[in-house]
Amino acid sequence: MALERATGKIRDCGHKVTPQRLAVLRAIAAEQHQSMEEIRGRCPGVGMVTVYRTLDLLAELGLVRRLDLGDGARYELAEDHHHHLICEGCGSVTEFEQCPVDLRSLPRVGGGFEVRAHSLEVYGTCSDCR
Amino acid sequence: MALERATGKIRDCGHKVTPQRLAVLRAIAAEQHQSMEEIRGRCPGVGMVTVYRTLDLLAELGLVRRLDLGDGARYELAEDHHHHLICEGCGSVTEFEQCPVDLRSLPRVGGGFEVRAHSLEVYGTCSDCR
DNA sequence: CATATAAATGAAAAAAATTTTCATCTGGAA
DNA sequence: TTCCAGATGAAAATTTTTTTCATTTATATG
Repeated sequence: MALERATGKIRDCGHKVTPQRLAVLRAIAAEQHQSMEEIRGRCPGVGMVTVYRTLDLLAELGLVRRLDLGDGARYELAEDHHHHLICEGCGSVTEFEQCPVDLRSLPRVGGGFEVRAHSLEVYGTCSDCR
Repeated sequence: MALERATGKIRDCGHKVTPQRLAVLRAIAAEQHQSMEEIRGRCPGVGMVTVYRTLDLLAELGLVRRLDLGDGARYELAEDHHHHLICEGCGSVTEFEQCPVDLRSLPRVGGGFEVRAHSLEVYGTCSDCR
């Protein structure tokens, strides 16, 4: 389970595993690219400041990634790869699984850059908006 | 030139081409993924509110894209494709040209989604941070 | 070329988002 | 258990973004 990996990482890096941090982790794991508001809604008992701080910590540990695709800040589990479909008409963001990225074809991209993950955003118009 | 295409689009959509908008467009064109602060620095004569409104307009017209890769909101020309290398150590963002994405391999991604552009973020560790 | 007018601008104020401060509390090592 | 560095929460401060409204201006039209 991803939760155990996360709590292990937190402890390994000298931080405490608190109920608040667990609550935020569970909230994040519940759904990808949630807004601050959605995450907060999933941990009613946790103060706003703590949510901010926890997300900062998780991002620093490489467990969570913060990104804004035009509709405000959103957070997602920092999985190896991640693919979004973004409609420029209605702003909806959906995910897809099949990976159309082949980084092997990049000969020494960036001169010694060590790749760990990637995120692809495909922009266009969804079927509803056409 | 991209400026002419942009001003044409602005006029075509019933908006006015003002000196302020031209200044913001030139600022944006000067460099990719700039922060609000940097853009404002490049158009000293333009009020902050106008910069915000202009960026909103340009985003709405599909000329500019707003995105946040973890270090605050940034803006970039909405080119067809765009590839970033993001170091999780120091947060540096650099660009690369060669496109490792092949969307043809996605059979009808998202059921009728019409693709217009894409943006790829590759996360990892830069040579300096290793 | 003049002018009418809808749209655009800027300054100030308001609202929203995020961070800091500081007193209190607690996970987990010893 | 006890201890204490690290974590939390409430309030305040700061930063970022949006709204309001009086004034100005690009541009379509006569």
